[in-house]
Amino acid sequence: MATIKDVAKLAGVGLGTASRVINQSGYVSEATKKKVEDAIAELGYVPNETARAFVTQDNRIVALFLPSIHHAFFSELAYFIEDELDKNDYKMMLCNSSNQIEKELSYINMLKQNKVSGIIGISYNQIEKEINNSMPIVLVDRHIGEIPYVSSDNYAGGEMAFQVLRDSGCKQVAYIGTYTKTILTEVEKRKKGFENAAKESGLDYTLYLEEDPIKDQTVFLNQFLTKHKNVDGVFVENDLMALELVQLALEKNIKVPEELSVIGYDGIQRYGALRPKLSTIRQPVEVMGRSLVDLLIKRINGFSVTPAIHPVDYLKGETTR
Amino acid sequence: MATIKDVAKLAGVGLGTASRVINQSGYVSEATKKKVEDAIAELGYVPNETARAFVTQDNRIVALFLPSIHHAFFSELAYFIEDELDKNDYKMMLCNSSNQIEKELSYINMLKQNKVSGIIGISYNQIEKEINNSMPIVLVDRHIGEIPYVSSDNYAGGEMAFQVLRDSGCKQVAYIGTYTKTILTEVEKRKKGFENAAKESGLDYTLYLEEDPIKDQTVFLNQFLTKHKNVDGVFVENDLMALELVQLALEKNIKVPEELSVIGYDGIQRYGALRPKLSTIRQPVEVMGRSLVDLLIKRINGFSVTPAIHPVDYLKGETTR
DNA sequence: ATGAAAGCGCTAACAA
DNA sequence: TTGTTAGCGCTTTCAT
Repeated sequence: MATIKDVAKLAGVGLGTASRVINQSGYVSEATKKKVEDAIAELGYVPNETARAFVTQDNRIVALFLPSIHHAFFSELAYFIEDELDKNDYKMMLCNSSNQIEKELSYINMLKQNKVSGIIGISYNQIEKEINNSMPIVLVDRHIGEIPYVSSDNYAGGEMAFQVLRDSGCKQVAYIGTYTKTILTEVEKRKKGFENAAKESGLDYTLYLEEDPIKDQTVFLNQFLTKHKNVDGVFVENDLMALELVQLALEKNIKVPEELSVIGYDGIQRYGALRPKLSTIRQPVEVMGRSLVDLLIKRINGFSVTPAIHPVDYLKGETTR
Repeated sequence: MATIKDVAKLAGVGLGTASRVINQSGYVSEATKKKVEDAIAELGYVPNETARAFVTQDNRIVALFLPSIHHAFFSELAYFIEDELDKNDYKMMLCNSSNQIEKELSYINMLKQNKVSGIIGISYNQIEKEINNSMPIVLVDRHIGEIPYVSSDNYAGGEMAFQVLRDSGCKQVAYIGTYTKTILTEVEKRKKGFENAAKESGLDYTLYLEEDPIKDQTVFLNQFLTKHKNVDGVFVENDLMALELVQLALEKNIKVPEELSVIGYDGIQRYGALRPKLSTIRQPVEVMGRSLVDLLIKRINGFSVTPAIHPVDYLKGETTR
């Protein structure tokens, strides 16, 4: 493997000069530039990125940790994050934390080890003590200290879901979702927005919750259908759960949306081809992904940033009237 | 940030000694070991991984490039690859190539730049000229020169799909899929297996193909349903397409599986909750993911390896009789 | 068993 | 505009 030294020697110039033309920094005359470029071509020289990262203390790698890439919303988000990082000449390292705090911490540790320049994290663990405001970290749906975060407007989404159900004539609505005892995420606001809107309107509502992670989602949802036969409109925490609820309802010969309206949250594109098409509150995944990268890069470069909360919209499918 | 130099100084030992206890290499007396460990604890020393990677010429990062993580089968595969890499103390860099050859080549280039130790690639481009047998690369479903690859037993899968359709009484079967003019992938063997089995049995069969990438899958599938009303059993190249075919058939009031049996390929777990449940030829995704990592690590360490072809099985759902 | 020193390939500060 | 040089933090000989 040819090194920059070989290039300099062959071109008959100094090390620094060779470095300058390679990095297009500083002044170099056209003549010497040509000489160096020829030498590079002749040797097939490729800069050693590891050496470069070592000396500049910046490797242009960003870590993304999330519960599991094996989940439609996350993989969609990861797609856009990678795309935006690539545009900014960063590489993306991916870690399925499986919600294990050790794995998340090991990535946070990589920041100290200089192995990554920054982190985008989706975490439902108590990582408060391990991170601080000076680290280049951006979180999704999670508000910890001054760490910047990105989320969709969960509260407005909850309100919106309620409005849709009420406007379509539902008399008895419910929210189905999860909660955690240990941490507080922005996701809870979906429930709050829904609940407050319901209270305000005076309509009867039910909260059907189970602690995350749910052991058996099918059992959980079937139980809901059995216990709450009077409910005619449901807002479900996420699309995947909503989709299963719809299927289970249909199996029980409950007509959707005639007898039961269902709204999900996320707006996962991939499910668009499925029938019945789910009505949902759509998060602007692409915007969120790019926004995360934007904020993170600013943090890496030492700028301070503020959280970004992105508006959601209602995507009507076939599961609401 | 404390360096190994600080550690050595505080512990009152030489640089090399400090390095030895950190890496648990060479001989160190218990006494000095303790001194160094104390110093590390006191300083909160963390090794700079970039420096380490630089000097050892090995950064323990593996790149995975695939068309898009935003695709169920790939994200499932990526999940297991990451998991297995993590067990072997490697990190995974992820790249959505979007089938752009430039992006794939830029990753291959990272091998030369020392930015990654190896590559796992899913590529449908002509990258033959850019890679060679000495590079630590493993491919999925693609046989190029002596580059090792991993795939499911596509040929057997095709045969299996045919047998299922025939055994359930189908009289007129078809294969629906894509083809490429420029390259040859193992995926084509799904069609070959199916076709040969059909020929052998003497049953009438149709091949319904379009060049990849398909512009509008819905149009493509609807056209099939319109043109081939006599077909009563279909093997579709992948689950996603099969799933859409089922939905489109149902919309046209074609009864599945009574009037039309459908079998997909992949066996994506996440779709298991959807109804009707798709019958499919399942690839052992987890085994394949771990196998990819296993082969790659052997390559990185200079061992030669042979391709791994993994058996598939038939997963009966509700779309076949 | 341990310390000193060389060197990995590169960038950047400095001098010329 | 260019060449020289000093590190970056670490591992690894090589003496001792």
